[in-house]
Amino acid sequence: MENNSCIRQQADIKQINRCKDRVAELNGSFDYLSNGLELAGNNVRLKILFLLYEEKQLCVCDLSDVLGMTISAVSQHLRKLKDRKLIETERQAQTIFYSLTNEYKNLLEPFFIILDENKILETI
Amino acid sequence: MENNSCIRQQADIKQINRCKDRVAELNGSFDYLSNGLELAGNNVRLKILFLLYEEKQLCVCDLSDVLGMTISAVSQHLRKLKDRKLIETERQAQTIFYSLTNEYKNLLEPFFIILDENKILETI
DNA sequence: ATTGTATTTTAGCATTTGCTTAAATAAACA
DNA sequence: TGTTTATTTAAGCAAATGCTAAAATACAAT
Repeated sequence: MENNSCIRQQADIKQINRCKDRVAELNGSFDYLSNGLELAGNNVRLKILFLLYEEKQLCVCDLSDVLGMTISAVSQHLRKLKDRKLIETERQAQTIFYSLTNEYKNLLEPFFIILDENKILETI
Repeated sequence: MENNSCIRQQADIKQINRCKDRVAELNGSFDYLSNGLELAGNNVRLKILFLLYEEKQLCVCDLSDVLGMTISAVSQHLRKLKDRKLIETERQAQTIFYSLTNEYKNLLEPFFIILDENKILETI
């Protein structure tokens, strides 16, 4: 981009530089966080993550049944969540059970708690 | 979808029904939450939201400068955030300042705090 | 070995996203 | 009034998303 931004006129240069430093400093955290939020931001996947939080573990077909979606469609969401380390698998005979990884369980817990208490629509 | 899901064999029907009830009960909250997370899940927008959290208010060109992006590109992100009520505007002379709405400031605060403390990469 | 059960993977497709470039508003000021 | 400053909007496009339908694995049980 050309640097003809309007900023040059009467911007708070100190503020701008403070922001730039902050963004540079926290860059890794932004990546990590948006990795998680991008996936949690999908309505279906948010439900999957929440259900795994509440039930500890579920298989594709459980989720397919609960969500009223094709097993294939759910499986593709699970794959995405697994690829990006939000969930992990454990095989029990023919069934593959999915569960939240500890990292993301902790990260998303504030939301799950709000959801659990169904407080969202009142607290705002 | 046809209901030929594998579920019928040895699934925990009680569990499935509990999950179904939960999803139905919390449906509005899921919508509200994924509306916010979908937007916060974009790397650029997460930075915008965080910067607004820290600096209280910023204009497009500030953000354009900080993020090293076109004013137009930033403006389009801001529009999206505003349309979905994550942020609001206040005009001061020629400059339009953006700030977080209270609702979403509260909702996203747990993340901002973690980011602020730059704890993400250690706490997991 | 063969069949059944549980699940993933692939290909295809319509829709959405995020950017660029260029044109259009909106208010301030000379 | 016209010009400058700050910002948005529109058109276009490549890439990503989320689904369906069909084919492919993987393991269990007979």
